[in-house]
Parts: sequence; C-alpha cells; structure tokens
Amino acid sequence: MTTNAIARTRRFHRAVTSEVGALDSSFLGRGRPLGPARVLHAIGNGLSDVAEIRAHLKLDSGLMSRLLRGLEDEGLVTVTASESDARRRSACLTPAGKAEFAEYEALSDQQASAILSRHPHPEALLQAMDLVATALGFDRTAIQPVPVSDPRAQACLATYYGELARRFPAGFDVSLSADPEARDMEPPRGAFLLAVLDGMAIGCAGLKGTDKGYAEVKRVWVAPSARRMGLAGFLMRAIEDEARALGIATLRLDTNSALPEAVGFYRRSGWTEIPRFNDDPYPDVFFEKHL
Amino acid sequence: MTTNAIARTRRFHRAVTSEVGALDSSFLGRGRPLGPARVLHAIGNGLSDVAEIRAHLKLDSGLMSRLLRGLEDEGLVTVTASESDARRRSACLTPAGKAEFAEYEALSDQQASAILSRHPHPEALLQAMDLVATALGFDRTAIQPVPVSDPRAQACLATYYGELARRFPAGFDVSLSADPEARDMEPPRGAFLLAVLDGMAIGCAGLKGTDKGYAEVKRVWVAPSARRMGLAGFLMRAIEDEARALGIATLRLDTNSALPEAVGFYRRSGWTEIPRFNDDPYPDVFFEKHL
DNA sequence: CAGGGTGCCTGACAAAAGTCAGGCAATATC
DNA sequence: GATATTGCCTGACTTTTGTCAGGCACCCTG
Repeated sequence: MTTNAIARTRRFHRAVTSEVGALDSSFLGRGRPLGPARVLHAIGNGLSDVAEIRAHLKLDSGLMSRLLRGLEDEGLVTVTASESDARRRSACLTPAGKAEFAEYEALSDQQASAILSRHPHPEALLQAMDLVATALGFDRTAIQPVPVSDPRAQACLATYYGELARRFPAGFDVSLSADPEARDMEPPRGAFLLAVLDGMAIGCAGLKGTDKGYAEVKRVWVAPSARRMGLAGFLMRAIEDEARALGIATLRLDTNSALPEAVGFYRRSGWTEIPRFNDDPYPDVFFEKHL
Repeated sequence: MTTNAIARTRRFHRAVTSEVGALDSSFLGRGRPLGPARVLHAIGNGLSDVAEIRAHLKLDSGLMSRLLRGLEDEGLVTVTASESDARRRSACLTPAGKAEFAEYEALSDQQASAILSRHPHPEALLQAMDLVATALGFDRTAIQPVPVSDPRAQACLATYYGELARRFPAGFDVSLSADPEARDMEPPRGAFLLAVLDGMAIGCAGLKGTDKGYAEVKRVWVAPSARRMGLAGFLMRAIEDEARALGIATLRLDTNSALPEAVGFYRRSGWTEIPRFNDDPYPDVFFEKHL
C-alpha cells in the first residue's frame, strides 16, 4: 500500500466527514436533536418493532424508551403492544409524524439533488459513489429472498437485460428468450434472491422450478460497483441452499460465451458443461450441477 | 434529476455515514471524547492559533477553553501567549502530545489501508474516492501560492508530465523541454499556485518570469477528478492577478494540439493565437494575452 | 400454575457538549 | 490617555446522550 494511496483515502474521509456535517443538517434541520430524528427516520423507513429499532440504531433500552416517549408527546408516533406478543411494542407514525418524516425526506432529497446538479458529469459521479459505497460496506451485504415483482428485483433485471443487449453481438430481447413465469421463481417452485447493501440491490439470482427433474439458475447478475468481490459466489451458494431446502437435487443453467467471466466462474465453482438442453436462441454454453 | 439518481446519492450518504461511525472509532479509539480528540488533531495538523482552531472546529470560546485546559492537564499541549498579540494564544504539542497524535494518525492510516486492501481494484476505488471527494467539497477549494519545491507541487508536476507522456504522440521528456528555473516561478519574478481541497492538491499553474518583456504561463494542470468544473478558469484568473500584482503586462503560453481541451479553453478565455515564440520541441500552439 | 426468561419502562446518575453573561488583560482608535 | 474592541477565560447553567439497577407485565416451559 503506497503512502499516496493512504493519503488519498484519508483525504476522502476528511471530505466526506465534513459533508456528513451537512448531511446532519438534513437530520438536524428541523430543530430536533439527532436521537429523536434517527428514531423517527427508522420508523418512517418501515421499522416498527421497538426492539428492532433499538438493535438497528444501537440504542440502550432506557434511552430508546425516552426517545419514543418524546416523539409520542410531540404527537408524531403512537406505540402499541404487538399483537403476537404483548411484551413487544410496535411504533407507528401518526399523520403528523408522516408529514414530519416527509419533510426530512425532502431535505435529504434536496441535498442529494444539489450535489448531483452542480456536477458536470452526474452519471460518472453516481458510478463513483456506487463503487465507494459498495467498497465501504460490502461486509454488510444481506442476501434475501424477494418476489420477482419487487421493484428492486425489476430494476436489477432491467439493468441485466440492458447489459446483455450491449454485450451480445446480436443484442438481446427478453421477449424472445425463455422468460420464466414469475411463479416459477417463487416458493414452492423456485426462488428469487436479492443482494442488498444499504438499501440498494447490488446483485440478484433466480431459481426457476421446472417439471423436468431439475431446476434452472437464471438471471445471475452483479452490479458493476460490486464486481470481483465474490458476490456471485455468495449468491450461488445461497441459491444452492434454497434449492436444497426445496428438495431440488439437480441444477442447470445456460449462459453465453460473450460473457467469459460468467463461463469461467461456473467452470471454477463445480459446474459441469453439458450439451444444449433447451432451444432458447441466446445461450450457447450449458452447465449442470448435482447438489 | 431522476429519482433513481437521488436514491443512489442517498444510498451513498447512508453508506458513508455508517462508515464515518467507524472513522470516529479512530477518533474515539484512544479513550478520549470526541471534543478533545478533534482539538488534538487540529493542533497536530499545524493549527496553533487558538482562534483559528475554534473557527475551524466551530467551537464556542468557552468550550474551546475548557478542552484546551483538559489537554494541558493531560500534559499533551502547552498554550502560550502569541508573540505578536498577547491577547491571542497559541497551542503547541508537547512530546507526549506528539506521540499521542501519532497514535491517532496510525489508527487512521490503518483504517484507510484496510479499506483499500480488501478491494479487488484499489486504483479504481481511489479514483472514485477522489471524484466524490472533489465533487462534495469543490466550493472549499483554496488557491494558494507555494514554492515549486513544495512536495504537493512536485506531485502535481509529476502527474502532469506523466499525462503529457501518454498523450503526446512522441511522448514527453521534461529534460528536453524548457523547464523553468524554480526561482523564475517564485516571487518576485513569478509565482506557482496550487489549488488545494481537503489537503490534497487538485490543480496547479505556474507564472514564469522572463527578461523579454512578458511572463509565461506554464504547467497549468487540473486533476482528473476536478475536470470540467471550472477550476482551470479559477487558476488562470488567479495567475493573472499574480501577474498584475508583479507589474507584468503581457502573458504568453505554449501548448500542444494533442491537448484540444486546453487549446479550446485558451481560445475561449481571451487569449490570442500568435506565432511560435520559442524553440521548445513539444509545443505547436502559442498564445498571448495583454492584461 | 410456578418459575424463569423476555421486553419495555422508570428513576437515578454521569459524562459530554453546548450556551451565555460577565470579567480581565492586551490592543486598537480616536 | 480615555474609550472601545478583541481574545480568551471562568462560572453557572441546560440539553443531549449514555448507563445501570430494579420493576412490572407478559410469555414459555414443564
């Protein structure tokens, strides 16, 4: 590691730390201390179980209790006993709370938009921010099953198709390909997994159930910002676990020699090349793996 | 501004904010509260004037006074009256303070190095961090005169020469070019300006005095992360101000048609193309400007 | 239904950070 | 040389955040 590289990294930290002061302005800009603002933000983002919020924000139980009380006194949240377990409590925004949350969101959006709009090349800046964010937090990546209809899943697939269209010599039109029915990629026939980091999907993989004695792995994609970090391996291991849990013993997949990094990855990770097993126009390489 | 772009920017903020928690671990990792640690850090980085530190850290005068007293009690700093103005005070690290500061530096270096070393492509990550840091803080850019021997100036020049070597069809060897004597680019004959952001040089420009009735503008360079943001314009205006202050009425410069963005920039900003005025082997376009 | 565990609340503190009014000495201004 | 200003200090606060022990209601287990 050169001294220069460390100096540049630390310069980045300095820049970002002072910018986080400005970011806090979107947290502090409404005359509320950081603690209550963070709790409000967490609730607004869908966390309701008090214990979950506490774990997420790493707050002491006593402090959490008082912060919630404060928000209740302001009329922003209501706290009720959870239905399934009356010891647990569940927080939820009142209409006033929702309005207040929306104001915080607007502040954050404004700030994000300000940064982007004063830059001469926003797309390059976004790509750089994605790369940095993924590098900083990669360990926090969570792999979770979602319905294919989840908007984040759809966004991944759209990017994936766009990339195939650019990389296949003849382009790519998903409607000509054997597009799996959504319910083939949902339990109990299959699964669709999303790799999520800081709320953004950075990869996906589908498991498509068939009636032919095997399941197919489809739509394995990793965001450019997360490549070469081993995410495909995590996704494939998770897909194999899903398959085992569904009682599937054989997996197949197809890919294209225009994607050499994918072909190499499957070769390296225990897949065996087999003859063509479908008549999809796009793939030209076929693999199988027994679990 | 698309919604997606804002979401990506905000995701970056989230990622970086939680990483700043980790950064604070390098500030808090030595059992000292944030306040005193920040003051120690500021003094270690060369700030000594108490009022300057206060302005930089945005601290109340009372709080600042107490923090300094705490560091004095720990034996880490000594505070003395300033020589020029006995109302002002000046803080300076004791040997123990220097050792403590070095420990903080080591923690920060370790953290920077950890981020880089776990990434598959550190140079790409560094470039992304540079781009983001420059975008976030561009308004804070300071243009300051330095001796050409300043290590930051030398680093800029080395990068500049490297870039010329890549872009000139026949390469670039500074020893074959008319490399100005250092003292031609220092007062009273000339100047060398550095654009500094968060402690890192992101651009430079030299003013080389001659005995021929004009001064030359040399070594105008902007870091890749800061291009297209108008920095060259700021630098040139500052160079012109320096020239006027030195009583110089005519500026000349040479450049190369392999650098079309530079040629275009000079054409747009009031320079007149003139015939070749030197026998340097590299340039093929020549400009003049009267102040 | 007794006993142990869990989730949240309360009270009592303590540390850290921030605020404000006044005070003192040095300096600038007229 | 009187007067105002500046830079820092001190004391006396408040707010925010964090910590800890105990308590109560609820849940699970046998």
